[in-house]
Amino acid sequence: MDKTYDPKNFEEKIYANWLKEGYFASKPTKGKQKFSIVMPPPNVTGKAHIGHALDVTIQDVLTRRKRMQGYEALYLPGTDHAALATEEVLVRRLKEEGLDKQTIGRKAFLKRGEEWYKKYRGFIKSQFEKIGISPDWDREAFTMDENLCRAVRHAFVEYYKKGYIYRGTRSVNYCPNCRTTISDNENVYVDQNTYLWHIRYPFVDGSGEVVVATTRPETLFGDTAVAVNPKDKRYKGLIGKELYLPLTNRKIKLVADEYSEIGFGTGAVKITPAHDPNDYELGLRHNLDVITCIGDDGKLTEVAGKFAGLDRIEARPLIEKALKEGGYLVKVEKYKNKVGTCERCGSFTEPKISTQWFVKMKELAKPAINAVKTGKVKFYPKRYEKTYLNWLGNIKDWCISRQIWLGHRIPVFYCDKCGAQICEEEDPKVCPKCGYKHLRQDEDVLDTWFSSALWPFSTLGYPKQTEDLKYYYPTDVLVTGYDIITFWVSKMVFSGIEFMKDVPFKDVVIHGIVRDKNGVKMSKHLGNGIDPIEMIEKYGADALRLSLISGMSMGTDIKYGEDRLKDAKVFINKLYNASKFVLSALEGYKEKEAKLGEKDKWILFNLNKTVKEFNKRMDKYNLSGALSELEEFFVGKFCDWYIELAKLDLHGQNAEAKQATQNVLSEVLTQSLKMFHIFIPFVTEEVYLSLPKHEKTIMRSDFPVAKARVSGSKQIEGMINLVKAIRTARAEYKVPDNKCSKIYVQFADGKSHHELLEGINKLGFGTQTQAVDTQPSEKCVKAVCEFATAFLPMGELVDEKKESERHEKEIEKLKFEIERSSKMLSNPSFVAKAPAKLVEDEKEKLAKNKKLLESLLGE
RNA sequence: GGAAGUUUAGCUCAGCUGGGAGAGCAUCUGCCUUACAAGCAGAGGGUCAUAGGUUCGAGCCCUAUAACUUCCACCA
Repeated sequence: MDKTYDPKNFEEKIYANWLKEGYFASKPTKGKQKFSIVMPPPNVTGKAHIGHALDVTIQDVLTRRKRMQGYEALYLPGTDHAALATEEVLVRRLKEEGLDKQTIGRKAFLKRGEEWYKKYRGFIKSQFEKIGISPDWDREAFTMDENLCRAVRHAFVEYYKKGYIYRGTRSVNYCPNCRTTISDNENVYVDQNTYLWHIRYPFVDGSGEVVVATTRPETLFGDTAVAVNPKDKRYKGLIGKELYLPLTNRKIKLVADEYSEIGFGTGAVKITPAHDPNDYELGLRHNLDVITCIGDDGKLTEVAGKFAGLDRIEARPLIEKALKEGGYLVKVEKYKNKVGTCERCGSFTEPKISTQWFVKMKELAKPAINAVKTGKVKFYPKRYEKTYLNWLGNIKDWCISRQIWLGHRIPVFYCDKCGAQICEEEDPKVCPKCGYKHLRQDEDVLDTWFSSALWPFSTLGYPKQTEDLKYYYPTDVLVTGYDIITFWVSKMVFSGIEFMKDVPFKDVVIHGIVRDKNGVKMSKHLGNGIDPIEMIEKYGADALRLSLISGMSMGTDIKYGEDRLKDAKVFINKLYNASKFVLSALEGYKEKEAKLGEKDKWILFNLNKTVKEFNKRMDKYNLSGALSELEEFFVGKFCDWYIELAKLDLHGQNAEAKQATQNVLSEVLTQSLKMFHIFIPFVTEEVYLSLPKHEKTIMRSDFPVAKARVSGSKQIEGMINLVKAIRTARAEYKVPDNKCSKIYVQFADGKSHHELLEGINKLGFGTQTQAVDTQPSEKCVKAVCEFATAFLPMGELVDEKKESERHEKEIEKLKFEIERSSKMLSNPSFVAKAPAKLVEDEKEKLAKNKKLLESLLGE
């Protein structure tokens, strides 16, 4: 091992070795219990961000532990084709070349897609490798791989044949700038200060008018009705009458529908089915025409008359002017609302009615809801079950078609001769009905989530019933962020149940989002992101992983800054140095049984307690809790006390004590390293392989298991308390640590505890420590604890006034404690209702304190 | 509009089934003690958001309020 901790010296080397030795590989093994976990596939051409780092680190931590616990552990990696994002990049590049999709055609475009994927595939993998995760890379899957395409096709056809898939119309969000439909969650609503235009629609028979309020006067040309609430008295008897549409001579009807709110504006709303989802629905109810007045290019269509060809946004003021001149504009008032914008380009999106493919959800959702309600699938933390259940409970049909080229093309073929629709596992060559040879495939591709939904089984060979599928499915745990519970988790559950007849995973572990240190979401736009790869360069992969896990609370967002990495590295440095000490202590070490001393029993007891608590917390997916428990043990017990005490025996004359100490140092470090390994795999392997006694890798060694009974040491506990009291007393007297004194110890049990004196002397800054029966005659500073009293003869330094003050303070404190206990115990309700153990403890405490007080008062 | 979460030390957060308020960082003091100055030893620092309630006992349970955050839906 090197003198100082520098992750650059070994992280890469160790990872390469793990790969070479095939330690990450997993295959179905008879008689061995399996553990399987799939990696949520990141975008194949993407760059790993800190959120990925958190996600895969958690997965890796869980996998490494299970693997060491003897499970046949599979961590299955893979990537997603992220059609929308990739297509966007490709289109942009085409544009740079002065080309566009249409010109080069679908085939050529897809070829470019393939090349793109090929070129960048492996990019994200290399970044994940730096993080040190241990997936079986040989199984790396990609949603566009042949076998996964097969799975998608199979699933689609099955849905189709069972009647789950249908075509229907729906209002989708369309970005006129990107020229594509975008999904609901890419449509971000932003607040906007705008106006509410009140426009007069005159009755055809000249009997008056209806005033409507709108935020979008430019959609007027698409109006096919005006709606009022049937209960609205103002419009009683007017329903069904015809109105002139301003600026045109088109006639539209006044209809009654619950949709219009009596209280809003004038209570009358113009209905534009082609450009508003609610209006569209209303239009269906009232059988209204759909007139498109804004084209895909965002420009007004010919129905807008002289405004045709103008961009919808530019047209607005001109239309306002025309309305005003025509006497149609009643008033304009300020108004705040939200408008949809395109997440990518920021331009205003337009609702667009179009034909899409859907999956019927009602029936599929039912078993998925049940799976969670009955506990077949459990969420950690549990509250996220609500997100899941609420969403599935109010589910709408799933729109699975996307109007782009990249991705899984919808496997439906049309016969233009006889109108047949064909959907089979293999592409049809001729129409099965009429034999027509020129079949036309649907232009759309599937929503990326359609293939992701199959991920836990498509990656294992589905639709073939492979050995892998039988062995590893269902997977054990899914780790992902709360932001995709509805998009992804729920879809995997109903897909798994539908196609595999079983849930895809048993536990769902939800983590939060990594934000910057001010709690702001990291984004390219703000430039507040932290690049995990850069951080690895700077602090090492172990520090990155540790910084993400420590202080993380499952399901809650993490505020993350570089400070965390510094802290993490400092801790690892401590671990490294302690290890270095142990290694030096083990030079020439031969394993041999030896009788344990008090300190040895004490640390082994605490180690065992830690193992127990660690595993308990890990089983509940409380990773940071397990980690902090371990850190506290390692630093607070092992480094601060055991190692310091060990030095005495290592340099002492007692060969047996030395042997025992070496045994214990080796044991405690090894067990600690194994627990730390799952979080910080590199440094632990580096140290582990340097130990005198080790296997060929820590990652395939046995994970610590808590023993049922290990005896502790009351003496060491007492000694620690005494040493702390001595140190505090010295500090109160402002004695610098380099000034030592004699120490006299009077033990409360009257014994002399020879074996503890050396330790007290070393840790209590003593020159010489001896046990006494009575208080020495010299002037002394006193350090008191339950276990013993220490007298520090510090001559001139001893201030009698101060001593008596300290004495008083001590007495006061005890009196207070005694009073508190007595009060509690004299309360009959407490004694009657509190648990017996608690009452007993309180009695014991009272007795102890009384005794201590007596001895103090006696002086 | 519906739902969820958060509120504990200067900062970041733990706090189990209700039973004496904790850690790390930061601050202050002392110490280069042979694993570690990226360290060691010690100290200061809290009306557990507010107001009620339940209980022998509340940071934890109940009710209301406030502030912040997020998700879902979305009003012309």
